[in-house]
Amino acid sequence: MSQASNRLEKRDQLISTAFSLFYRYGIHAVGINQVIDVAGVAKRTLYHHFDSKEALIAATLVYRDQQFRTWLEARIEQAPPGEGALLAVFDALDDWFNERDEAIMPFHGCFFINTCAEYTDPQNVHHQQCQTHKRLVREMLFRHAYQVNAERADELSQELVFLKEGAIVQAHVMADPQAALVAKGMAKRLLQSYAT
Amino acid sequence: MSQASNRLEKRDQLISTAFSLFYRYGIHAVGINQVIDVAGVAKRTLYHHFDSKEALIAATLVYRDQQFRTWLEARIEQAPPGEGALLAVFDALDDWFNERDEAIMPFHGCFFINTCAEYTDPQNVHHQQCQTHKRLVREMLFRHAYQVNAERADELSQELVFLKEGAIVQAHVMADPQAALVAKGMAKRLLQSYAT
DNA sequence: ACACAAGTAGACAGATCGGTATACATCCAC
DNA sequence: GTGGATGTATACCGATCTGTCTACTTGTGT
Repeated sequence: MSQASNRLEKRDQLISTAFSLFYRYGIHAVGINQVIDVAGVAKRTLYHHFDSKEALIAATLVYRDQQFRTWLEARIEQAPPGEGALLAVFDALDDWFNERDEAIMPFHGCFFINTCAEYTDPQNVHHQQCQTHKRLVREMLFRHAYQVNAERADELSQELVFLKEGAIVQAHVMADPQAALVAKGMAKRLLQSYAT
Repeated sequence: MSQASNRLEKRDQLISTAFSLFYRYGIHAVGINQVIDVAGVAKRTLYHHFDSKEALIAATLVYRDQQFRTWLEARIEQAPPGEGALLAVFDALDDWFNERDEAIMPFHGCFFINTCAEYTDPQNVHHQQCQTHKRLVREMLFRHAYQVNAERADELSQELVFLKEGAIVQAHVMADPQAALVAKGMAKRLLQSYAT
């Protein structure tokens, strides 16, 4: 094992461990000692890679943003372009909620919604990272909405975002395994009304 | 000041103070000492009324559930029955998000969604209190949806819940003041498709 | 060969956590 | 008028928090 790969490994171990714990138990509920114990890494090593817990939090948000969008993008591109792609979003959500896709397991709600719940002030640096993530996902939907209805792609992607967020909350809070399918039904009718 | 009224006052002061702090900063981020300092009450008094922080959390959830549903019910009943009542929900949300209604100010997202973000396990006792709240709100919508389309009131109220949750998340995470109006537009089209 | 970057274990600091204990004041009901 | 419920203030408990520190090991590049 080379030094360089070890360096990256430890850093990534810390981020992925921190993410898993933060995601499951919430950020404030998880201490630095718990992170290093689970990651199997010395405290000194954590503070070598990150200035503070805040920096580690920021890194987990970047990590999850990348992971989530990569996953969703891949799921969407397996579907036919346009309407098919947009409906594929809800099939992807369905697999996420019901933990049928290893790439995105487990499901404990949206990490970014959850983080905003702990940092409610929109000026907070972590809250703003969450806004950035949501903006990037919206842009992804926009690109596909543009194929369906170029003129009204902004509206359409916005409304699909509402259905997506509603589904995530319903799936998590109510532990409703059907949430994505209900949202998909709504999306189908929405897409009909946008069909050119 | 009588003993009885004092008794209730202190207990209620603690609950309403705890709610405000939990709502703004998150539950895990707020300590018992902060609650008693802001409430202006001795620690002994808190532990006289509540066995533990957990018990105080449970009480704030009951308090907010009551407050929120009373508020929403009142807002809905000012509108004409049926479709008007259901659309009034989104006008109410609009006032909530933009802090135009003193009875429900301030806005930091949905306390119950936020609480589920800190207690992600659906088996957790606080998470289940949140489910109960959401179920009761859904029942409120169901009663009015029943006036619009008795046969499909279940579906309709379910879909309106999705729009409501989507709007709350969008308003909070993205600090989007328009969220309720977007959802209202979607609800209007939804109601058209359910019109008998 | 040696300097340096990255790692280890673990003690420690100072603050804060939830919760308990002590000692005393107030007020109402019986 | 006394007992019990409710309140005050404050000290204290053991645990845990984030973050620092010492002392040592390991592997790489020059």
